Amino acid sequence: MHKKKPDIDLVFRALGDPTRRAMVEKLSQGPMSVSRMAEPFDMTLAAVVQHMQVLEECGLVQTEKVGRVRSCRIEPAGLDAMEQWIRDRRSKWELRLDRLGDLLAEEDENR
Amino acid sequence: MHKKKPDIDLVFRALGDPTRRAMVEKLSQGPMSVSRMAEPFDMTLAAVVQHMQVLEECGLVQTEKVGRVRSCRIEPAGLDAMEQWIRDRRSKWELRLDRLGDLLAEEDENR
DNA sequence: AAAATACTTAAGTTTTCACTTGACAATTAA
DNA sequence: TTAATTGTCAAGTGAAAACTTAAGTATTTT
Repeated sequence: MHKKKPDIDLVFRALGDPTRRAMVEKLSQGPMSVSRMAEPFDMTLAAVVQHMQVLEECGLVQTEKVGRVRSCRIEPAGLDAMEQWIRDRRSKWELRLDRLGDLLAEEDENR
Repeated sequence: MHKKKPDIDLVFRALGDPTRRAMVEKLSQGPMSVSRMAEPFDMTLAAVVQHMQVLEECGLVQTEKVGRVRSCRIEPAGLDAMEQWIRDRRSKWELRLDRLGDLLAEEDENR
């Protein structure tokens, strides 16, 4: 049960798929088994398992098998990394606007 | 020049591709032309244009053609929607942990 | 006017991805 | 012990996505 360090590239790719996003939504209700996860989806269990593997490999989900049932739960660190990426972009962008604002202000003074 | 309301589904899908994510990173430095955008990438201009179209259709980027050059700039509203999604998941997840904490605390009292 | 620039468009190719099928293994229930 | 449940694995299918090629348009430069 080694926690995977979330890989931002894989996280973005994983959440690019609407089914996997829905799975994360479902899992944020609480941990559940693979077959319970599969219930609302119109696809085979095998397909759901494959999606779960993608989610696990990118570090968004952790699973543990007890007896014949595999329990899945959300691992929030992955989402953290993603949010951080967004914030970084935004702050860079805002910083640039600030500098632009300063320039305009200077121009204003020089009128 | 109608602003596209960012579609969360399209935004996630668009940023699932590492090239497009790199493009958004580049654009957060400031607006630039299509061919300038293309510089760091090892692909044809046509491919870059196609990526830009995806970014524009999902509302992450806006473009405007002046003369023969098309200028691209980031549209932060798209990222906002994405960040909101993440926050919603997380708050749901945290709320559940809180309730779980309460339950454990109650059990503690009853010992 | 001619050449270079900065795209644009359409069509084709290649690769990736989601999903299924079917056979199998392990665990639990009857 | 037999049957049902819960998942696992490997291989294959089909469609979407990324990317290229090639020819064309509009604009700017020389």
